[in-house]
Amino acid sequence: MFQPVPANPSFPVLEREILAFWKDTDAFETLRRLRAGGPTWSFMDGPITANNPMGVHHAWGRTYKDLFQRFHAMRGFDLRWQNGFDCQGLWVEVNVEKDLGFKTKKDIEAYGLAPFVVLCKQRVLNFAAVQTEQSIRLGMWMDWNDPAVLRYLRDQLGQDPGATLTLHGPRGQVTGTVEQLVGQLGLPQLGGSYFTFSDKNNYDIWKFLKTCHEQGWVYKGTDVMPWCWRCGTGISQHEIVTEGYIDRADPGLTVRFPLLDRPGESLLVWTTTPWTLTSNVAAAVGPELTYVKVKQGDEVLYLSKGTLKMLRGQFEVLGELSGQALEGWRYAGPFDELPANQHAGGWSEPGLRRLFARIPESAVQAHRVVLWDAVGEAEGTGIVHIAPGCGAEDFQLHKQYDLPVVAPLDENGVYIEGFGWLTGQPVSEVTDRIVADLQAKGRFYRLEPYTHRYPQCWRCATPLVFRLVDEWYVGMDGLRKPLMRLTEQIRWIPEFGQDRELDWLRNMHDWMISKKRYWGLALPIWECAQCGHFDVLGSREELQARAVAGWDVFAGHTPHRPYIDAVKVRCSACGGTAERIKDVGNPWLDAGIVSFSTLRYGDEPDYWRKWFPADFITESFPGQFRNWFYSLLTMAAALEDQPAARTVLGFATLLAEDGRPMHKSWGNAIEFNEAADNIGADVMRWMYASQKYDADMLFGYHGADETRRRFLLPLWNVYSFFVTYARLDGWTPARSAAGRRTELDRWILARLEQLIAQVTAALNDYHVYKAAQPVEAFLDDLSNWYVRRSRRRFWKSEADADKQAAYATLYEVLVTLTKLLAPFVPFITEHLYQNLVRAVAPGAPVSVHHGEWPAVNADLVDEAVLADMDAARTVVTLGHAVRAAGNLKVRQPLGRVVVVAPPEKHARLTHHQALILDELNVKALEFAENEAELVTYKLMPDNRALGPRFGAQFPKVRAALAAADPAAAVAALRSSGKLALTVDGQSVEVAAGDVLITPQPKAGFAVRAEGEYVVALDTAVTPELRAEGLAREFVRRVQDLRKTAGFEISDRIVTHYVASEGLAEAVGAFAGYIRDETLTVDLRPGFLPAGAATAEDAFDGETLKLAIARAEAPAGPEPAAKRRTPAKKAIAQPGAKRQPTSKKPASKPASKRKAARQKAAPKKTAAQRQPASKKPVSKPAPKKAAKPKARPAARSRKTR
RNA sequence: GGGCCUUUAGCUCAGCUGGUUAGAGCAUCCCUCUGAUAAGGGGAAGGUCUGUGGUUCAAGUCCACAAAGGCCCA
Repeated sequence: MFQPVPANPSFPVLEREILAFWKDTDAFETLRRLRAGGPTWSFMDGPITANNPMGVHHAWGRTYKDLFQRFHAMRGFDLRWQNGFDCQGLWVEVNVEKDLGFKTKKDIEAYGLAPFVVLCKQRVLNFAAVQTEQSIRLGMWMDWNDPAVLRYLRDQLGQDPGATLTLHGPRGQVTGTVEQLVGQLGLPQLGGSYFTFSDKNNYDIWKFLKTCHEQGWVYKGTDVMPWCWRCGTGISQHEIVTEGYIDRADPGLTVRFPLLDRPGESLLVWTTTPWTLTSNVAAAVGPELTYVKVKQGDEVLYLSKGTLKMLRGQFEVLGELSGQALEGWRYAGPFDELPANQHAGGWSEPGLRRLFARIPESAVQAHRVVLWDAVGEAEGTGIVHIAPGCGAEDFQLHKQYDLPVVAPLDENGVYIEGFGWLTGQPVSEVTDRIVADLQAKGRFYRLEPYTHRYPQCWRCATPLVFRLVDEWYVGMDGLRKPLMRLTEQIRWIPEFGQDRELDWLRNMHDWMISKKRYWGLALPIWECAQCGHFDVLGSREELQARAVAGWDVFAGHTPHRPYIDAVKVRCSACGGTAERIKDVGNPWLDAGIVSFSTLRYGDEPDYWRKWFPADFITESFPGQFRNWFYSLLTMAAALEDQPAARTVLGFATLLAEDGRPMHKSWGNAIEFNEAADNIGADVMRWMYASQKYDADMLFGYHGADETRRRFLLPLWNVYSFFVTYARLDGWTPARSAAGRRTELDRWILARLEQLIAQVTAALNDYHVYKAAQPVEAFLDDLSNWYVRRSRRRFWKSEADADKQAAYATLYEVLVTLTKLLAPFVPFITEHLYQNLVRAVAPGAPVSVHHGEWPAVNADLVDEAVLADMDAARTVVTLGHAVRAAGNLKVRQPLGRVVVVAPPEKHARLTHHQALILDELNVKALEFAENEAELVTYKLMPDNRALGPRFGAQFPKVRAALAAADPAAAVAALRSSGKLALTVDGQSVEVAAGDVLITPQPKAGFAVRAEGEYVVALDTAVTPELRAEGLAREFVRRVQDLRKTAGFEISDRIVTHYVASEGLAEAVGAFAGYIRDETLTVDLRPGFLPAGAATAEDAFDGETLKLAIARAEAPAGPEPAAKRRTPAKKAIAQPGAKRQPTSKKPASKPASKRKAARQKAAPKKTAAQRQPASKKPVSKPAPKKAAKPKARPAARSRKTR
C-alpha cells in the first residue's frame, strides 16, 4: 500500500530526508557496484578551487555534471565518479594572508614558509570539506571523502604535520605522516576527490615540464609586466581584467626634452607616471602624424598638430613636418645625471644586467626620436616618452630598436642603487620631488591632474607599476599546430566554442609558468649560479639520484616549499651546484595535468587507457579557453598528442536576477546554502537544466518560485492525487487487471513514448534544455488534461475496468516519468519512487538511481491517437473561447456545439464526443450541415509546394486564389480535387493539396475559428437547460458553504433552503443530482434551523437562503463497500479524515477569495443578477473555521 | 583595433533546413471552474522580430553594413 502524501510538501525538508536515506542505504556505493564492469563513460571533473564556500554559479555546472553522470549510470555505464579540488596558488595565499593580517611578502617570510604552507593546506582541506557537504546537498553523487576526515586531517596538520597516522583506504591501511597522507588524497590508495596538491599531481607536472624541456621549449624570459609592490608579485593580464581598473587622478606632467642639435628647441613630452622619467631612453612619434614647430616666448617647441590645444598662452606656428622627419633627432634626457643612465646597456637589478650587456649605448647616448605606429593624439603631445624598463610596450620597442633598458624598481617598489637621491625611495612617494627637480632643471612645462582608468591590484587595491622581471616560459610555437588540430577533433557545445579556442590558439603567446610566491607547484627547474645553465627534473626519483645536498631536509615531505628548496643538484653543464629557482607554478598547470595524474598515468597504463580521453567535460566558458580547456589540451598534446576530451560543454555566466553580477555589497547575491535551504536543490537543478548554454543566466528567487510552481508542484500534485485515491481504493499495481484503456489513456501513453524519445535523444546529444522543454510540456498535458479529464474515473464508486485502466495508466506514466526525471531532480524522484514502486514492490532496486533508463521505442507513438486528441482539444479551446466571448458561463448547459471541419476530420472528433460535451457542458456535438451559414473560406496557397513551382509568377497565383469565389473554389476542390485559376490570361491548375482552406466565421459572437476548425455554440437556453444550470448553481453554493463551515469531505449533511420560484423548481427537478454531489442525505425546503451554517445569495434573477448541518453520524466507520453508494466523489473512510486537505477548515484565504468574488460579482453580471450578497456564517463555529475575516478590501486572490 | 556571442511582447525567453496569421511563461486586465484548493482553466491586450540595405516568388531566419550590450584577444 502506498504511503499517504502531504498536500503541501516542503521540498527542502523532503530533500534532507532523501539525503539521510541515501546515506543509510549506502545508495551511491551500491550504484557503483551495480555498474562496475559495464562499458565506460569517462567524465573528467574540472577542479573547483577549494578556497571558499561554493556559490550558486558553481551549482549550475555541477548540476550538469551530476545530471550526465546519473543519466549514463542509468544507461548502464561504469563511471569513475571523481570530483576534483584545485588547491594551489595565489588565491589561497591571499586568503591565508588576510586571516593573518599580513600586508606584504615580508610578513610571510618573517612568519616562516613552512607554517605558512601548512596554513594554506589547512585552508584547502577546510573548504574541500565545506564544498563536499554543499555538493552532497545539491544532490551530486560522487566518490566523496568523509568531510569529517578532511577536517580531522586539517586539524592534525595544524598540530604536527610529522605525526604518524593510519587511514583506511580502498586497498587497505595507509600509514604515514599527516603531511604524507594529505599528499596522497585522491590517489588509489586513499580514494575520494582528487586534490591538485597531491604528490602525484605535482610530479606529473614535473614530467610534463621535463618533456617540454627535452623539446627545447622551456626558457627563462624577461619582460616588463604589471606588478604590485605591496604583494611583491607580478599580476597577470587576466587578473587585471577580472577585478581591476579604477578611475584615478594621476599627475599629468608635461616636460621639455631639449634637442641636442637644435639649440633653444625642445620636444614636448607628456606622462602620467613621472617616476618613469628617471628611466627615459627614447621619445616616440607617430610616423603618419603631422607635427608642428611652435614658437612660444623665447623657445621653440615640437608637438603634434592634433594636440596643439594643450598649449596655454600665446604661440606661433612656425611650420609643419611629418613624424618621419623627426626620426633620429637626439635630445637631452630628464635625468641624465643619474649613474644608471650612463651605464652601457642600461641599468637594472644585478641579476638582469647581463641580458642587456650586448647593447653598447647608455641611456644618455641612446636618447633619440623613434617611430611607433601606436602613438596617437587623444591625449598628451603626440610625443611619447619611452622607458623600456617601466612599460610593456616600451619594452617591445627596446627589442625593436635595441634600446638600452633602465629598470629602477626592486620587488617592493623601491628605487635600486644607481639612481642618486632617488635610491632607497619608494615609488609611491617621489612624484613631488621629481616635479620639483625638473622645475629646478628648467625642464618642467606644466602639471595638471589627469583622470583615467588605471589598473590596480585585485587583492589590495594598490595601483600597479610596470616592472622588469624574468619569468619562466614554455614556448608554444611547437604546440600551436598540434593543438589546433586536436581542438578540431573535439565536439564543442555550443559550436562556437571551437572557434573561440582556435582563436586563442592562433593568438596565444608563450605560456608564463612561474610566479614569485610561496604556495604552489615547486617548478622543477634547477639553475646553476656559476654558469647559468638549468636542468628540468622529471620526477622525485631523478631528483634524489642527482641530489648533492639537502635531500635529508626534503625527504618525507610533499614537493612544496620550503623543504624542496633545500635540495641541490650537480649542474650537468659545468659540474657546479644548481639550486631550484624559487618560483612556484602557474595553477593551470595543476588543473591541466589531471587527465594524467588522476588516471594513474605511468603507474597503471591499462587503467589510463581505459579512461583517457574523457568522453565529456563541462565548465563555464568565460576564461576557460585560455585556462582549463587550454591547459588540459596542452598537456595531452605534449605528452600523448591526443585530445583530452571528446565533448566539451561550455556555458555562460550566472548573474543575479537584476541582470548584474552577484555582489554581496549590492544585496543581490544568493549564497548556495541559503538557496538550498529556501528553495531546495531540485528547484535549482531544474532552473539550471532549463537554461540555454550560451546565454547568461539570471538566477533569483522569483525565477525559483516560478519553477517550483510551474514544474515541481504540478508534478507533486499529480502524484498526490494518484496516491490519495489509490489508497482509498486499495489499488496496487500487483493486483491490477489491465483494465480497458480509453482514448485518453492511449493518448497519454503515446505522449509518454514521445517524451521518452525526446528526452533520451536530447541527453545523448548533451542538450539538457532540449530535454527539459518537452518534459514541461508533457507535465502540463498530464496535469491539466489527463488528470483533469480523468478525475471522475477515480472518484466513481464502481471498481470497473475503466477505473482499473485509469489507475494502471496513471501509475505507468508516473513511474516512467520518475525515472526520466531522476537525473534532473534526484530528490523528488527518489521520494516518488520509494512510494510508488518500493512501497508496493519491495524487491525492486533500492533507489530510483539504481534503475534502468526507460527504453526508447518511438514506434509505439500512435500518431492517430495524438492527432485525434489534438483535434478534440482544439475544438474544446474554441468552445471555451466562444463561451468567454459571449459571456456564457460553463455552468450553464447549452444544447449543442456545431463544428465545421474537413469531412475527414469528423471521425477524430466523434471519437472524443463525450469529452467535448463534458468539457463544454453541452448536450450534443453536431457537424454543420450547411457550412455556408456559419463560415466563409479563405484560400491560401501552400507556399512550400506552389512557391518553387511558379517562381516569379507566384504572387499572381496567390492573388488569383484570393480573388476566386471562395465557396465555388472549395466546392470545386472538394468535388474534383483541383481548381483552375487564370493567371496572366492563362489557365493554371492547382490541386487540392496545394491549397489551404481556412474557414472564417461569419459575423456573430458565438463562433470561433482556428486553422481548419470552426466552432459554434447554440446559445438558446431552454427552460430545461436553465433549470439544470440553476441546479448547478445551487450545488456550487452548497459546496462553498460546506467548505466555509469547515465540513469534512466525507460529512453527510442535511440541507435546508429557501429559494425563489424558478430556483425551487429546479432544485426539485434535480434533487437526486444535488444530493449526490453535495452528500446531502436530506434536502428540505423551507425551514432554516438555528445552529446551522447559513448563507444567502442572489443570482440569475433568483434568490437563495441556505442552511446546512451535519447529518447524524452513523454508528461507526462505514465499511468501504458502503461508502460508495451515496457519493460520486466525496468518500467516507476513516483514513480520509486524516488527509490534511480534508481537514483544512475554511480558512482565511478561502474567505478572502470569497470577498474578492463578491466584489467582482456585481460588475460582471449586473445585467443578469442583483448584487450578490452572501454572508457565510458558521454557527457552531467548529475550530477557527469560518471566522469571516473577509476583508472587503482584498483585491484579488493574488494579493496573498 | 581583431574574433566570437547576444538583440523577438512590459519582463524572462522559444522559434529546426527560408514558407500559412511570429509563440510560451511571468506580469496586467476580464472571465471561469471548483474537494489538486495558499491550486486549476479560458480569454483579452501587448510585436515596425535593434536599424539600413541586399539576395529571393517568399526573410525573425541567408548576406553586407551600422548601432547597443556581453565575452575573449591585442
